[in-house]
Amino acid sequence: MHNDTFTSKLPDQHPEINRETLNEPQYEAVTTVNGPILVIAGAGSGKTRTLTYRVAHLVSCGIAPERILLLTFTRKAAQEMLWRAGRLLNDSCSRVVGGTFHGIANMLLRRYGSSLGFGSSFTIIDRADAEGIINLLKSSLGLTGKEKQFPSKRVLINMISGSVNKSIALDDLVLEHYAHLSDHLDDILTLQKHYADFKINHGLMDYDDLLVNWKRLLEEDEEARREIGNRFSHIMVDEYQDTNLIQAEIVRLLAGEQHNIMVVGDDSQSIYSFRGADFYNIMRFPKVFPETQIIKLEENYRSTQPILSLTNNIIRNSTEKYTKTLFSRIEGDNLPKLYGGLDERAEARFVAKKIEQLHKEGTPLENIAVLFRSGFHSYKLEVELGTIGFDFEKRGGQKLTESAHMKDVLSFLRLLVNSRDNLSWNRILLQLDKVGPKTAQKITATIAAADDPFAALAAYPAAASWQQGLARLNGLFVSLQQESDTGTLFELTMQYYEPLFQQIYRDDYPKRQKDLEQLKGIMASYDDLQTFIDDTTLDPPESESSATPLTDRLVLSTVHSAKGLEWDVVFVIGLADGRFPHAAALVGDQWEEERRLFYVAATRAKKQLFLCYPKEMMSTDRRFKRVGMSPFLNELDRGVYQLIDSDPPGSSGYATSGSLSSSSFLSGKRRHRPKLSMEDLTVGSRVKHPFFGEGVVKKLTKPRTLDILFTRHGLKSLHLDYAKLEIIKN
DNA sequence: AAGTGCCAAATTTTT
DNA sequence: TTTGGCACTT
Repeated sequence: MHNDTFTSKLPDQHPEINRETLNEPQYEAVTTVNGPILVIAGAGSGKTRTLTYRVAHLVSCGIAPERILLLTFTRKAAQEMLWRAGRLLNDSCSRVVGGTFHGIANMLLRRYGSSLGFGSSFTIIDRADAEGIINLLKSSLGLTGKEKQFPSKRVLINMISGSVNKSIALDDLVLEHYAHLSDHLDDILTLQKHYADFKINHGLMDYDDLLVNWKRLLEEDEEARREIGNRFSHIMVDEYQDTNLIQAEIVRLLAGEQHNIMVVGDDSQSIYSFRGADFYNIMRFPKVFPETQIIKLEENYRSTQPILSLTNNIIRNSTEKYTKTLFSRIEGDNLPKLYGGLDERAEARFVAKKIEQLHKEGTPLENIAVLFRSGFHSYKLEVELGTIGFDFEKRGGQKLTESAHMKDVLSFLRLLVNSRDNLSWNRILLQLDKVGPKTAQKITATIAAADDPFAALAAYPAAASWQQGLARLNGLFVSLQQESDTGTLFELTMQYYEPLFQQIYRDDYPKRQKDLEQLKGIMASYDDLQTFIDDTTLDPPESESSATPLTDRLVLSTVHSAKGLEWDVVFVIGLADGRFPHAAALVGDQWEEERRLFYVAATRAKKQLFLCYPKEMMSTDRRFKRVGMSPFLNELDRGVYQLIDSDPPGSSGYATSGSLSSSSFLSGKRRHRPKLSMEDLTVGSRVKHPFFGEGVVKKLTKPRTLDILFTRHGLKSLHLDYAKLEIIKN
């Protein structure tokens, strides 16, 4: 290749970037400047660091930093990477362009988008907005009703965005993946059509539109493509396994003819297929760019060998064949621990106590994380932590800007940058007393047809009962339109909104008020309203608790939100059947994705890993239900983890060894298992153990202790008080 | 047409 | 625990 111009050695003065700290393949990646590079690497192998090195190297070779485009999964990841690269090269990397696909799409569309027929005044809507529109359309099209089990708005928006991301027609998608809804196919298609029209008519763009239009821009606008191509000569993509088909196309188009492109990813960490991510993008990459150099990294720099043995064990059972066996040179004799609590509360208490203990022994709280499948799985733990008095930061779940009061305030501001945004109009009008859905819709329709929506609102013939409210609203807009300072805009809005706010949320407005205070702070740091609005949608600020300084705080997070991060000690909770894997995940692709999700969770741990599950859970109707442990735990080899029995012996009902298999307690009949005595058993009795399976009693050793030979697990010495034995035959 | 109160049902993950 | 639908009242 044309390497000659760029053979300069890496700068010696930078401690992080000499040959010793890089392993061989990474170094190769850094010094190969031309042509496509694909890095396939396992968890903890330093993929992201490799990208950083290359950025630093390119800059040191004289590539203008602003011509490097870095596409990462979260905006934070981009910031961090640029910061590190900048440190390597005395800050000359700060001009590198980095961000999420959606963020970059937004930037480019605002710059070049007019050629596609939409002006720069579009508003980005999030998932909740999309669901709101769907709901609105559902009722206006008369698609509700009991006799028709029409899919929920959440399922609908999943289907619509799924078909976009996978680039297949909606009817094919429904027939393939939502066959049980095929009766509603016509209605669903109608809805999709109306949804698309609604967005166009009201100047709204959802996450999918950003990508679709970016792709269109590159394909259809010759001039824009040339300009963008000139602007970015070197493209890099992190977490490539999480890209969808559209994103892969965008990457291909961006790479232009130079093919100066580098992507890194790990197929066993692909956990976003519900969003259209397709890890075959990685497999296809060498076909799209035939001169690709492939680099595989199998050494893990994060976790100890015992943790790696367990995580290797998890993906061993994966049906995909591209998985790797990672090895680590980091020593450690701490086996991952497995704990089964009686119920969720016991599980939460165990975790809280353990964290307290670790903290006393000197582990800072910020080096500990608790991970779970779904946002609400941590409720019980949050309560327990509260009683101990530990501060924590929760990630995942509902975002700050998704709460109703935040949307209310943002609606006013969104209208200032896009007065056609009828979703916001509707929201604001509904706040007025004596104005309900019907009236709001009428007003919105009138406004939408007018050239100047604000004037139309002022001229609208109001009924006497809400005339005053409307007048007040008009007054607000008159004063808002004369302002441009973001701080003042916020103040004015709050003056109007405050009384309504206290009325609408009279039960809990003090709590919500804190959020608004925080929004005020965030907003004041922006000069430009449009940027502020875009940012709050694309990268919502985290909720109130994370505003406090980041001192010694425990992290509670969904597994998805924990991606790419690491902690010394990691707890994975809620590893119960029906909870993790998620109950709706059927066998097949979805099942495999859940497994990879478990893999991602476990690989976050550097030194110590705890896997926990409740044996009993409350179901929706406040009844307790026995559950088994997650099938993914059942598959693990016995030797890769250690069972913990921290429950005091004698507290009946607490299993202290082994765990329940799903089948043995489903009947519920054995809830009050009579205690076995030695008289019940003799040498030769056949017994069944919930974990070890079937076995034969070989020897009665001490009082209440016996040796049993299990068919699958060999000879075990068990105590009658602890082991949950069932006599099959005496 | 708006507001209120009650009952039933649902409940993933995210840029 | 929260949300949505429905019937009933204002």
